[in-house]
Amino acid sequence: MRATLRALATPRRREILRLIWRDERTAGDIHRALGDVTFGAVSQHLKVLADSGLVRRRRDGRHRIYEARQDSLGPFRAWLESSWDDALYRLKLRAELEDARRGPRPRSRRRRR
Amino acid sequence: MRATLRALATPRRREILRLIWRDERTAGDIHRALGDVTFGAVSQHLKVLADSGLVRRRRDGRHRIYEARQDSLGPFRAWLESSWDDALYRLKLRAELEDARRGPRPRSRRRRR
DNA sequence: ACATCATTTTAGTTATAACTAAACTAATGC
DNA sequence: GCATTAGTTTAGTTATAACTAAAATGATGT
Repeated sequence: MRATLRALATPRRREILRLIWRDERTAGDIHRALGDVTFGAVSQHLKVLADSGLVRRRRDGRHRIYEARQDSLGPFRAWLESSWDDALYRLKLRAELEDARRGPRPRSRRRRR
Repeated sequence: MRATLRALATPRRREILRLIWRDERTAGDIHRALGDVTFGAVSQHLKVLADSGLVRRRRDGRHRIYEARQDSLGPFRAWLESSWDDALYRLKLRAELEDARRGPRPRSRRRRR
């Protein structure tokens, strides 16, 4: 697949992938499940995942439904699933996200436009 | 392993990994084989690879010898090797590196110190 | 057409990553 | 100790990535 590794390299996208691993969900569902990130950011991550072929998307009225393409993951599939089986997964994820979230946090000021 | 995906996510580090896949090499060898990047940058990549457990390093006089730890790659091993079997690999790599190299290219000016 | 809801896209900010040049460290040989 | 060679680390630059807020798109319902 296209840029599989890049797409998988961030904890946020792996979290999203996990959310839609078994059951498909709408973009809004995913956004609500994540909780600490804007809708826009989620949509951008979904685009990256879709472009890399890791998720499939379809329209349903005014919703977009996302679903993981488990088959497209090849050897990574086992790796991902095993990481999720880990009882400590949630904890690890929290920590990793906390780290990553030293990213753009407090907003400074708005711009004209 | 620690941050396997992050370490593997860049073409440069995958290229390095490939160079030391079958036979170990010194840092200098790797640097010369790459050709278009400074020694410092190579050393930094080697550090990332070592920290993530993907390569093993040992001292030999004033040399440092690096060797891929194929076993540490788990499911990624097959993926990497298959990507290298591809006859188009070198070409793909070039293109990907060209892309990545829209990164820090022309130097601007030096700093005091 | 207009309002509303769901989502995507855009513009801008901050942190991070890949890099260069130069300083530093370490082993070897004189 | 000093010079040389090999490699690492540091400081600074540029590009990229993850994010926010707001604008834009698109489907549905009136």
